[in-house]
Amino acid sequence: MIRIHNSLTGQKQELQPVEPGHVRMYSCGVTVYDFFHVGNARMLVVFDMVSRYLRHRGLRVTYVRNITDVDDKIINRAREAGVDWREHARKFTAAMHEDLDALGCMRPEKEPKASEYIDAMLRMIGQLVDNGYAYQASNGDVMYDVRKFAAYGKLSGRKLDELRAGARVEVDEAKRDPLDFVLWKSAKPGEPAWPSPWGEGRPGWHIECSAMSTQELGPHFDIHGGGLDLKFPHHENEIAQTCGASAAKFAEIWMHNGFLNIDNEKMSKSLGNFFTTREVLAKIKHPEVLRFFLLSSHYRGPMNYSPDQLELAEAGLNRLYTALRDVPVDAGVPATASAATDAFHAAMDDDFNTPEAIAVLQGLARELNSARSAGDPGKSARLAAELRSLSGALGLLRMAPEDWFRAGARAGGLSDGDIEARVAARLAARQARNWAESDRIRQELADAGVILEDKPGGATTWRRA
RNA sequence: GGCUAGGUGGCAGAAUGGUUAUGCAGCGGCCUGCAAAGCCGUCUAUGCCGGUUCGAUUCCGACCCUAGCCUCCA
Repeated sequence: MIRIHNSLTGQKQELQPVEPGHVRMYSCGVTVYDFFHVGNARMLVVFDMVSRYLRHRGLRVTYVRNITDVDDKIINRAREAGVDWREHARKFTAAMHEDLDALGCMRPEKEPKASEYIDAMLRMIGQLVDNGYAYQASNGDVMYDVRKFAAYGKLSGRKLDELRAGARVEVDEAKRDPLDFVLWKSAKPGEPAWPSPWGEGRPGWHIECSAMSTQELGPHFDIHGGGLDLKFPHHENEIAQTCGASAAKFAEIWMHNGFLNIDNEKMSKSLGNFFTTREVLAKIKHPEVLRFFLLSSHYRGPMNYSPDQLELAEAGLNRLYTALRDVPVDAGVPATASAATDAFHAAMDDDFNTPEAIAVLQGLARELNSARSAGDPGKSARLAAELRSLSGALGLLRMAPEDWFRAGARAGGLSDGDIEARVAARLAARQARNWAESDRIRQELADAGVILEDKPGGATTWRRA
Protein backbone atom coordinates (compact mmCIF):
# COMPACT_ATOMS: atom_id res chain seq x y z
CA MET A 1 0.00 0.00 0.00
CA ILE A 2 1.43 3.32 -1.07
CA ARG A 3 0.42 6.31 1.00
CA ILE A 4 0.86 9.87 -0.20
CA HIS A 5 0.38 13.18 1.56
CA ASN A 6 -2.45 15.02 -0.14
CA SER A 7 -2.21 18.81 0.02
CA LEU A 8 -5.94 19.00 -0.48
CA THR A 9 -6.70 17.30 2.84
CA GLY A 10 -3.42 17.77 4.67
CA GLN A 11 -3.29 14.04 5.32
CA LYS A 12 -1.75 10.94 3.88
CA GLN A 13 -4.00 8.73 1.86
CA GLU A 14 -3.69 5.46 0.04
CA LEU A 15 -2.98 5.68 -3.66
CA GLN A 16 -5.87 3.99 -5.41
CA PRO A 17 -5.59 4.69 -9.10
CA VAL A 18 -8.78 5.69 -10.85
CA GLU A 19 -7.88 3.06 -13.44
CA PRO A 20 -6.66 0.10 -11.39
CA GLY A 21 -2.96 -0.55 -11.82
CA HIS A 22 -2.43 2.58 -13.90
CA VAL A 23 -1.30 5.80 -12.28
CA ARG A 24 -1.85 8.95 -14.28
CA MET A 25 0.07 11.96 -13.07
CA TYR A 26 0.65 15.52 -14.18
CA SER A 27 3.15 18.04 -12.99
CA CYS A 28 3.61 21.65 -13.90
CA GLY A 29 6.90 21.82 -15.75
CA VAL A 30 9.01 24.86 -16.39
CA THR A 31 8.59 28.03 -18.36
CA VAL A 32 11.30 27.94 -20.98
CA TYR A 33 12.49 31.55 -20.84
CA ASP A 34 15.97 30.72 -19.48
CA PHE A 35 18.01 27.82 -18.13
CA PHE A 36 16.04 26.32 -15.28
CA HIS A 37 17.34 26.94 -11.75
CA VAL A 38 18.20 24.44 -9.02
CA GLY A 39 14.82 24.98 -7.41
CA ASN A 40 13.21 23.81 -10.63
CA ALA A 41 15.64 20.91 -10.60
CA ARG A 42 14.31 19.82 -7.23
CA MET A 43 10.76 19.66 -8.51
CA LEU A 44 11.81 17.87 -11.68
CA VAL A 45 13.87 15.29 -9.82
CA VAL A 46 11.21 14.75 -7.16
CA PHE A 47 8.47 13.90 -9.63
CA ASP A 48 10.83 11.83 -11.74
CA MET A 49 11.55 9.88 -8.55
CA VAL A 50 7.82 9.47 -7.91
CA SER A 51 7.17 8.13 -11.38
CA ARG A 52 10.21 5.83 -11.24
CA TYR A 53 9.24 4.41 -7.88
CA LEU A 54 5.64 3.76 -8.89
CA ARG A 55 6.92 1.89 -11.93
CA HIS A 56 9.37 0.00 -9.74
CA ARG A 57 6.36 -1.09 -7.69
CA GLY A 58 4.82 -2.63 -10.77
CA LEU A 59 2.33 0.09 -11.61
CA ARG A 60 1.83 1.39 -15.09
CA VAL A 61 2.48 5.13 -15.09
CA THR A 62 1.46 7.80 -17.53
CA TYR A 63 3.36 10.92 -16.60
CA VAL A 64 2.56 14.21 -18.27
CA ARG A 65 4.74 17.25 -17.65
CA ASN A 66 4.00 20.38 -19.61
CA ILE A 67 6.26 22.98 -21.11
CA THR A 68 5.06 26.55 -20.86
CA ASP A 69 6.23 28.19 -24.05
CA VAL A 70 3.73 31.06 -24.26
CA ASP A 71 4.32 33.51 -21.47
CA ASP A 72 5.20 37.12 -20.71
CA LYS A 73 8.71 36.24 -19.64
CA ILE A 74 9.43 34.40 -22.86
CA ILE A 75 8.02 37.21 -24.96
CA ASN A 76 10.09 39.78 -23.09
CA ARG A 77 13.30 37.80 -23.21
CA ALA A 78 12.87 37.05 -26.88
CA ARG A 79 12.31 40.71 -27.55
CA GLU A 80 15.47 41.66 -25.64
CA ALA A 81 17.42 39.06 -27.58
CA GLY A 82 15.86 40.20 -30.83
CA VAL A 83 14.60 36.77 -31.77
CA ASP A 84 11.22 35.25 -32.41
CA TRP A 85 9.55 34.02 -29.22
CA ARG A 86 9.16 30.54 -30.71
CA GLU A 87 12.86 30.34 -31.38
CA HIS A 88 13.69 31.53 -27.88
CA ALA A 89 11.40 28.87 -26.38
CA ARG A 90 12.84 26.17 -28.63
CA LYS A 91 16.37 27.03 -27.57
CA PHE A 92 15.64 26.74 -23.86
CA THR A 93 13.49 23.67 -24.33
CA ALA A 94 16.49 21.93 -25.87
CA ALA A 95 18.70 23.15 -23.03
CA MET A 96 16.16 21.88 -20.52
CA HIS A 97 16.26 18.42 -22.04
CA GLU A 98 20.05 18.36 -21.88
CA ASP A 99 20.07 19.23 -18.20
CA LEU A 100 17.27 16.79 -17.42
CA ASP A 101 19.09 13.98 -19.19
CA ALA A 102 22.19 14.78 -17.15
CA LEU A 103 20.15 14.59 -13.95
CA GLY A 104 18.84 11.18 -14.94
CA CYS A 105 15.24 12.30 -15.34
CA MET A 106 13.33 10.05 -17.69
CA ARG A 107 11.25 11.63 -20.41
CA PRO A 108 7.60 11.74 -19.38
CA GLU A 109 5.11 9.94 -21.58
CA LYS A 110 3.91 13.32 -22.81
CA GLU A 111 5.41 16.78 -22.73
CA PRO A 112 2.69 19.02 -24.06
CA LYS A 113 3.68 22.52 -25.13
CA ALA A 114 1.20 25.26 -24.39
CA SER A 115 1.50 26.72 -27.87
CA GLU A 116 0.18 23.48 -29.35
CA TYR A 117 -2.91 23.32 -27.14
CA ILE A 118 -4.56 26.65 -27.92
CA ASP A 119 -7.66 24.93 -29.27
CA ALA A 120 -8.09 22.93 -26.09
CA MET A 121 -7.73 26.11 -24.05
CA LEU A 122 -10.31 27.96 -26.12
CA ARG A 123 -12.67 25.03 -25.76
CA MET A 124 -12.31 25.10 -21.99
CA ILE A 125 -12.73 28.87 -21.80
CA GLY A 126 -15.90 28.46 -23.86
CA GLN A 127 -17.21 25.91 -21.40
CA LEU A 128 -16.43 28.20 -18.50
CA VAL A 129 -18.27 31.08 -20.17
CA ASP A 130 -21.23 28.81 -20.93
CA ASN A 131 -21.30 27.53 -17.38
CA GLY A 132 -21.28 31.04 -15.97
CA TYR A 133 -17.79 30.97 -14.48
CA ALA A 134 -16.19 33.43 -16.84
CA TYR A 135 -16.92 36.81 -18.31
CA GLN A 136 -15.37 39.17 -20.79
CA ALA A 137 -14.20 42.31 -19.04
CA SER A 138 -14.39 45.85 -20.39
CA ASN A 139 -10.75 45.69 -21.55
CA GLY A 140 -11.50 42.64 -23.68
CA ASP A 141 -9.80 40.08 -21.43
CA VAL A 142 -11.77 37.00 -20.47
CA MET A 143 -11.70 36.63 -16.71
CA TYR A 144 -12.55 33.86 -14.31
CA ASP A 145 -15.24 34.93 -11.82
CA VAL A 146 -13.90 33.45 -8.58
CA ARG A 147 -17.01 34.35 -6.60
CA LYS A 148 -18.98 31.90 -8.72
CA PHE A 149 -16.81 28.96 -7.73
CA ALA A 150 -17.87 27.95 -4.23
CA ALA A 151 -14.84 25.78 -3.51
CA TYR A 152 -12.33 28.51 -4.34
CA GLY A 153 -9.58 28.50 -1.71
CA LYS A 154 -9.99 24.87 -0.68
CA LEU A 155 -6.51 23.77 -1.73
CA SER A 156 -4.71 26.64 -0.07
CA GLY A 157 -6.95 26.34 2.96
CA ARG A 158 -8.21 29.87 2.77
CA LYS A 159 -11.50 31.57 2.26
CA LEU A 160 -12.04 34.12 -0.42
CA ASP A 161 -12.45 36.87 2.17
CA GLU A 162 -9.17 36.01 3.87
CA LEU A 163 -7.37 36.01 0.58
CA ARG A 164 -8.86 39.28 -0.38
CA ALA A 165 -8.08 40.93 2.96
CA GLY A 166 -4.35 40.38 2.56
CA ALA A 167 -4.29 40.95 -1.12
CA ARG A 168 -1.59 43.31 -2.23
CA VAL A 169 -2.89 43.26 -5.75
CA GLU A 170 -3.88 46.54 -7.17
CA VAL A 171 -7.53 46.73 -7.85
CA ASP A 172 -8.10 46.30 -11.51
CA GLU A 173 -11.20 48.13 -12.62
CA ALA A 174 -11.91 45.50 -15.23
CA LYS A 175 -12.25 42.76 -12.61
CA ARG A 176 -15.42 41.98 -10.71
CA ASP A 177 -13.31 40.69 -7.85
CA PRO A 178 -9.64 41.49 -7.17
CA LEU A 179 -8.86 37.79 -7.26
CA ASP A 180 -10.39 37.17 -10.66
CA PHE A 181 -7.70 35.99 -13.04
CA VAL A 182 -7.18 36.15 -16.77
CA LEU A 183 -8.14 33.24 -19.00
CA TRP A 184 -7.59 34.98 -22.31
CA LYS A 185 -5.57 38.15 -22.79
CA SER A 186 -6.58 40.33 -25.67
CA ALA A 187 -3.85 40.87 -28.20
CA LYS A 188 -1.28 43.60 -27.87
CA PRO A 189 0.83 44.78 -30.77
CA GLY A 190 3.92 42.68 -31.36
CA GLU A 191 2.82 39.81 -29.15
CA PRO A 192 1.83 36.33 -30.27
CA ALA A 193 -1.90 36.09 -30.85
CA TRP A 194 -4.44 33.54 -31.93
CA PRO A 195 -7.99 34.12 -33.14
CA SER A 196 -10.79 33.38 -30.68
CA PRO A 197 -14.49 34.06 -30.13
CA TRP A 198 -13.37 36.87 -27.80
CA GLY A 199 -11.02 38.44 -30.26
CA GLU A 200 -7.38 37.95 -31.04
CA GLY A 201 -5.27 37.14 -28.02
CA ARG A 202 -3.29 34.62 -26.06
CA PRO A 203 -3.99 32.36 -23.11
CA GLY A 204 -3.45 33.17 -19.46
CA TRP A 205 -0.96 30.98 -17.67
CA HIS A 206 -3.40 29.08 -15.49
CA ILE A 207 -5.66 27.84 -18.28
CA GLU A 208 -2.68 26.24 -20.01
CA CYS A 209 -2.26 23.54 -17.39
CA SER A 210 -5.97 22.82 -17.01
CA ALA A 211 -6.39 22.41 -20.74
CA MET A 212 -3.27 20.29 -21.24
CA SER A 213 -3.96 17.96 -18.33
CA THR A 214 -7.58 17.50 -19.37
CA GLN A 215 -6.59 16.87 -22.95
CA GLU A 216 -3.96 14.26 -22.09
CA LEU A 217 -5.37 12.63 -18.97
CA GLY A 218 -9.02 13.61 -18.89
CA PRO A 219 -10.58 15.69 -16.12
CA HIS A 220 -10.14 13.01 -13.46
CA PHE A 221 -6.72 11.50 -12.73
CA ASP A 222 -4.55 10.45 -9.83
CA ILE A 223 -1.72 12.81 -8.97
CA HIS A 224 -1.09 16.46 -9.73
CA GLY A 225 2.26 17.80 -8.63
CA GLY A 226 4.29 20.95 -8.59
CA GLY A 227 6.29 23.27 -6.39
CA LEU A 228 4.80 24.60 -3.20
CA ASP A 229 4.68 28.09 -4.63
CA LEU A 230 2.22 26.94 -7.25
CA LYS A 231 -0.33 25.91 -4.64
CA PHE A 232 -1.74 29.41 -4.63
CA PRO A 233 -2.87 30.77 -6.91
CA HIS A 234 -1.90 28.54 -9.82
CA HIS A 235 -3.25 25.21 -8.62
CA GLU A 236 -6.22 26.82 -6.93
CA ASN A 237 -7.05 28.36 -10.29
CA GLU A 238 -6.54 25.09 -12.11
CA ILE A 239 -9.10 23.46 -9.85
CA ALA A 240 -11.54 26.29 -10.45
CA GLN A 241 -11.06 25.95 -14.20
CA THR A 242 -11.12 22.20 -14.65
CA CYS A 243 -13.97 21.66 -12.21
CA GLY A 244 -15.87 24.65 -13.54
CA ALA A 245 -15.60 23.43 -17.10
CA SER A 246 -16.75 19.86 -16.56
CA ALA A 247 -17.82 19.37 -12.94
CA ALA A 248 -14.93 16.89 -12.81
CA LYS A 249 -13.23 15.47 -9.76
CA PHE A 250 -9.87 16.49 -11.20
CA ALA A 251 -6.79 15.25 -9.34
CA GLU A 252 -7.29 12.80 -6.48
CA ILE A 253 -4.02 13.75 -4.83
CA TRP A 254 -2.11 17.04 -4.94
CA MET A 255 1.57 16.81 -4.19
CA HIS A 256 3.81 19.81 -3.51
CA ASN A 257 7.54 19.74 -3.10
CA GLY A 258 9.20 22.16 -0.68
CA PHE A 259 11.52 24.95 -1.62
CA LEU A 260 15.20 24.77 -2.18
CA ASN A 261 16.60 27.67 -0.20
CA ILE A 262 19.96 29.33 -0.36
CA ASP A 263 21.38 30.54 2.94
CA ASN A 264 18.01 29.66 4.41
CA GLU A 265 16.25 32.10 2.20
CA LYS A 266 14.20 31.46 -0.84
CA MET A 267 16.25 32.04 -3.89
CA SER A 268 15.22 34.98 -5.94
CA LYS A 269 16.72 37.25 -8.48
CA SER A 270 16.28 40.34 -6.35
CA LEU A 271 18.38 38.78 -3.56
CA GLY A 272 20.96 37.68 -6.09
CA ASN A 273 21.07 34.15 -4.67
CA PHE A 274 20.03 32.48 -7.84
CA PHE A 275 21.72 29.51 -9.48
CA THR A 276 20.87 27.78 -12.70
CA THR A 277 21.17 24.03 -12.75
CA ARG A 278 23.71 24.41 -15.49
CA GLU A 279 25.99 26.50 -13.28
CA VAL A 280 25.76 23.94 -10.50
CA LEU A 281 26.41 21.00 -12.80
CA ALA A 282 29.58 22.68 -13.99
CA LYS A 283 30.91 22.81 -10.44
CA ILE A 284 30.33 19.25 -9.32
CA LYS A 285 31.99 15.95 -10.06
CA HIS A 286 28.96 14.49 -11.78
CA PRO A 287 25.27 15.43 -12.19
CA GLU A 288 24.32 12.49 -10.03
CA VAL A 289 25.74 14.42 -7.07
CA LEU A 290 22.99 17.01 -7.48
CA ARG A 291 20.35 14.34 -7.86
CA PHE A 292 21.53 12.55 -4.73
CA PHE A 293 21.55 15.84 -2.83
CA LEU A 294 18.01 16.66 -3.94
CA LEU A 295 16.75 13.27 -2.79
CA SER A 296 18.64 13.30 0.50
CA SER A 297 15.89 15.12 2.35
CA HIS A 298 12.15 14.56 2.25
CA TYR A 299 10.45 16.13 -0.75
CA ARG A 300 7.91 18.09 1.27
CA GLY A 301 10.33 19.85 3.57
CA PRO A 302 12.44 22.86 2.81
CA MET A 303 16.07 22.21 2.04
CA ASN A 304 19.10 24.39 1.96
CA TYR A 305 21.51 24.52 -0.93
CA SER A 306 25.19 24.97 -0.22
CA PRO A 307 28.50 23.71 -1.56
CA ASP A 308 29.01 21.81 1.72
CA GLN A 309 25.80 19.91 1.09
CA LEU A 310 26.97 18.92 -2.34
CA GLU A 311 30.20 17.60 -0.85
CA LEU A 312 28.21 15.47 1.55
CA ALA A 313 26.20 14.15 -1.36
CA GLU A 314 29.37 13.30 -3.24
CA ALA A 315 30.72 11.48 -0.18
CA GLY A 316 27.48 9.54 0.11
CA LEU A 317 27.68 8.43 -3.49
CA ASN A 318 31.35 7.56 -3.10
CA ARG A 319 30.42 5.18 -0.33
CA LEU A 320 27.73 3.48 -2.37
CA TYR A 321 29.85 3.19 -5.49
CA THR A 322 32.78 1.93 -3.40
CA ALA A 323 30.61 -0.94 -2.20
CA LEU A 324 29.77 -1.79 -5.78
CA ARG A 325 33.36 -1.55 -6.93
CA ASP A 326 35.13 -4.78 -7.79
CA VAL A 327 31.93 -6.79 -7.53
CA PRO A 328 31.46 -8.29 -10.97
CA VAL A 329 28.11 -7.54 -12.52
CA ASP A 330 26.67 -10.99 -12.96
CA ALA A 331 23.53 -11.00 -15.06
CA GLY A 332 22.71 -14.40 -13.69
CA VAL A 333 22.31 -13.10 -10.18
CA PRO A 334 18.78 -11.87 -9.57
CA ALA A 335 18.08 -9.02 -7.21
CA THR A 336 16.80 -11.18 -4.39
CA ALA A 337 14.59 -9.33 -2.03
CA SER A 338 15.87 -9.27 1.53
CA ALA A 339 14.92 -7.42 4.68
CA ALA A 340 16.62 -4.41 3.12
CA THR A 341 14.20 -4.45 0.21
CA ASP A 342 11.29 -4.62 2.62
CA ALA A 343 12.68 -1.69 4.58
CA PHE A 344 13.28 0.27 1.39
CA HIS A 345 9.74 -0.29 0.21
CA ALA A 346 8.31 0.53 3.62
CA ALA A 347 10.14 3.86 3.59
CA MET A 348 9.17 4.73 0.03
CA ASP A 349 5.58 3.52 0.35
CA ASP A 350 5.16 5.99 3.19
CA ASP A 351 5.00 9.20 1.18
CA PHE A 352 8.27 8.67 -0.68
CA ASN A 353 10.65 8.89 2.27
CA THR A 354 13.82 9.05 0.20
CA PRO A 355 16.18 9.91 3.11
CA GLU A 356 15.16 6.77 4.93
CA ALA A 357 15.34 4.78 1.70
CA ILE A 358 18.89 6.05 1.15
CA ALA A 359 19.75 5.00 4.71
CA VAL A 360 18.66 1.49 3.72
CA LEU A 361 20.98 1.66 0.72
CA GLN A 362 23.84 2.70 3.01
CA GLY A 363 23.12 -0.27 5.25
CA LEU A 364 23.17 -2.53 2.24
CA ALA A 365 26.53 -1.07 1.26
CA ARG A 366 27.91 -1.91 4.68
CA GLU A 367 26.66 -5.51 4.41
CA LEU A 368 28.18 -5.73 0.97
CA ASN A 369 31.55 -4.44 2.17
CA SER A 370 31.50 -6.99 4.96
CA ALA A 371 30.62 -9.84 2.65
CA ARG A 372 33.43 -8.88 0.32
CA SER A 373 36.06 -8.69 3.04
CA ALA A 374 34.78 -12.00 4.39
CA GLY A 375 35.48 -13.44 0.95
CA ASP A 376 31.93 -14.39 0.05
CA PRO A 377 31.55 -13.61 -3.66
CA GLY A 378 28.11 -15.20 -3.91
CA LYS A 379 26.69 -13.01 -1.20
CA SER A 380 28.51 -9.96 -2.58
CA ALA A 381 27.01 -10.44 -6.01
CA ARG A 382 23.55 -10.95 -4.57
CA LEU A 383 23.76 -7.83 -2.41
CA ALA A 384 25.22 -5.78 -5.26
CA ALA A 385 22.31 -6.75 -7.48
CA GLU A 386 19.87 -5.76 -4.77
CA LEU A 387 21.64 -2.46 -4.17
CA ARG A 388 21.58 -1.65 -7.86
CA SER A 389 17.95 -2.57 -8.23
CA LEU A 390 16.77 -0.47 -5.30
CA SER A 391 18.99 2.47 -6.25
CA GLY A 392 17.56 2.32 -9.74
CA ALA A 393 14.12 2.96 -8.28
CA LEU A 394 15.47 6.36 -7.22
CA GLY A 395 17.41 6.90 -10.42
CA LEU A 396 20.72 6.54 -8.57
CA LEU A 397 23.85 4.42 -9.16
CA ARG A 398 23.22 4.28 -12.86
CA MET A 399 26.93 4.31 -13.75
CA ALA A 400 29.60 1.66 -13.74
CA PRO A 401 31.62 2.26 -10.55
CA GLU A 402 34.88 2.75 -12.45
CA ASP A 403 33.30 5.47 -14.54
CA TRP A 404 32.11 7.16 -11.39
CA PHE A 405 35.55 7.09 -9.79
CA ARG A 406 37.25 8.38 -12.91
CA ALA A 407 34.72 11.14 -13.45
CA GLY A 408 35.51 14.71 -12.61
CA ALA A 409 38.64 15.89 -14.37
CA ARG A 410 39.03 18.94 -12.19
CA ALA A 411 42.10 20.72 -10.90
CA GLY A 412 45.35 19.15 -11.99
CA GLY A 413 44.00 18.03 -15.30
CA LEU A 414 45.95 14.78 -15.50
CA SER A 415 44.63 12.40 -18.12
CA ASP A 416 43.82 8.79 -17.32
CA GLY A 417 47.00 7.86 -19.16
CA ASP A 418 49.12 10.31 -17.14
CA ILE A 419 47.74 8.87 -13.96
CA GLU A 420 48.25 5.28 -14.98
CA ALA A 421 51.85 5.96 -16.00
CA ARG A 422 52.56 7.37 -12.54
CA VAL A 423 50.76 4.49 -10.86
CA ALA A 424 52.98 2.08 -12.82
CA ALA A 425 56.10 4.01 -11.82
CA ARG A 426 55.01 3.88 -8.21
CA LEU A 427 54.36 0.16 -8.42
CA ALA A 428 57.92 -0.35 -9.59
CA ALA A 429 59.19 1.70 -6.67
CA ARG A 430 57.07 -0.29 -4.28
CA GLN A 431 58.38 -3.55 -5.60
CA ALA A 432 61.87 -2.21 -5.00
CA ARG A 433 60.68 -1.28 -1.49
CA ASN A 434 61.60 2.29 -2.31
CA TRP A 435 58.95 3.79 -0.02
CA ALA A 436 60.24 7.33 -0.32
CA GLU A 437 59.76 7.36 -4.09
CA SER A 438 56.47 5.53 -3.80
CA ASP A 439 55.14 8.08 -1.31
CA ARG A 440 56.43 10.95 -3.39
CA ILE A 441 54.46 9.81 -6.41
CA ARG A 442 51.38 9.23 -4.30
CA GLN A 443 51.65 12.73 -2.89
CA GLU A 444 52.19 14.19 -6.34
CA LEU A 445 48.96 12.55 -7.51
CA ALA A 446 47.13 13.58 -4.35
CA ASP A 447 48.11 17.18 -5.07
CA ALA A 448 46.56 16.74 -8.50
CA GLY A 449 43.34 15.47 -6.94
CA VAL A 450 43.92 11.76 -7.47
CA ILE A 451 43.68 9.31 -4.59
CA LEU A 452 45.42 5.95 -4.72
CA GLU A 453 44.30 2.80 -2.98
CA ASP A 454 46.59 -0.21 -2.72
CA LYS A 455 44.77 -3.50 -2.80
CA PRO A 456 45.96 -6.78 -1.36
CA GLY A 457 48.01 -8.62 -3.95
CA GLY A 458 49.84 -5.57 -5.27
CA ALA A 459 47.19 -3.92 -7.43
CA THR A 460 46.50 -0.21 -7.06
CA THR A 461 43.27 1.56 -7.96
CA TRP A 462 42.84 5.28 -8.28
CA ARG A 463 40.01 7.77 -8.21
CA ARG A 464 39.55 11.45 -8.76
CA ALA A 465 38.56 13.24 -5.59
C1' G B 1 -2.61 41.68 9.78
C1' G B 2 -4.39 36.52 8.05
C1' C B 3 -2.77 31.55 6.82
C1' U B 4 0.89 27.43 6.56
C1' A B 5 5.27 24.67 7.65
C1' G B 6 9.24 23.89 10.86
C1' G B 7 12.76 24.21 15.29
C1' U B 8 16.63 16.84 16.57
C1' G B 9 23.87 15.54 18.41
C1' G B 10 29.92 19.42 15.41
C1' C B 11 27.21 19.32 10.29
C1' A B 12 23.29 17.17 7.17
C1' G B 13 18.96 14.47 8.00
C1' A B 14 15.05 10.42 9.38
C1' A B 15 12.06 8.17 12.99
C1' U B 16 9.52 7.31 17.43
C1' G B 17 4.80 7.47 23.71
C1' G B 18 9.62 3.56 26.64
C1' U B 19 14.72 -0.11 23.25
C1' U B 20 17.11 6.76 20.62
C1' A B 21 18.27 5.71 11.93
C1' U B 22 21.83 6.89 8.16
C1' G B 23 25.97 9.69 6.09
C1' C B 24 30.01 13.25 6.98
C1' A B 25 33.36 14.92 10.82
C1' G B 26 35.91 13.22 15.78
C1' C B 27 38.06 9.37 18.93
C1' G B 28 39.98 4.00 19.78
C1' G B 29 41.06 -0.70 17.41
C1' C B 30 41.83 -4.23 13.10
C1' C B 31 43.99 -4.13 8.27
C1' U B 32 48.39 -1.51 5.55
C1' G B 33 55.59 -0.69 4.52
C1' C B 34 52.95 3.95 5.59
C1' A B 35 48.39 5.50 3.66
C1' A B 36 43.55 5.23 1.37
C1' A B 37 39.29 2.30 1.33
C1' G B 38 36.84 -1.14 4.36
C1' C B 39 35.40 -3.52 9.01
C1' C B 40 34.58 -3.34 14.54
C1' G B 41 33.81 -0.15 18.69
C1' U B 42 32.75 4.79 20.56
C1' C B 43 31.46 10.40 22.21
C1' U B 44 27.98 14.50 21.44
C1' A B 45 20.66 15.81 20.40
C1' U B 46 15.37 16.37 20.43
C1' G B 47 13.98 25.60 21.22
C1' C B 48 11.52 27.35 26.15
C1' C B 49 7.49 26.65 29.92
C1' G B 50 3.39 24.05 31.63
C1' G B 51 -0.24 19.77 31.10
C1' U B 52 -1.82 14.51 30.07
C1' U B 53 0.88 9.78 31.17
C1' C B 54 3.97 4.77 35.05
C1' G B 55 6.99 7.19 31.24
C1' A B 56 7.20 12.44 26.01
C1' U B 57 11.74 14.32 21.62
C1' U B 58 7.05 12.10 20.12
C1' C B 59 0.20 13.93 22.37
C1' C B 60 -2.19 18.87 24.24
C1' G B 61 -1.74 24.29 25.47
C1' A B 62 1.07 28.91 25.91
C1' C B 63 5.59 31.29 24.52
C1' C B 64 10.13 32.33 21.70
C1' C B 65 12.54 31.81 17.04
C1' U B 66 12.93 30.67 11.66
C1' A B 67 11.08 30.13 6.80
C1' G B 68 7.13 30.41 3.35
C1' C B 69 2.32 31.94 1.26
C1' C B 70 -1.47 35.97 0.86
C1' U B 71 1.75 39.28 -6.00
C1' C B 72 4.93 36.37 -11.38
C1' C B 73 7.64 32.12 -9.24
C1' A B 74 9.40 24.78 -8.88
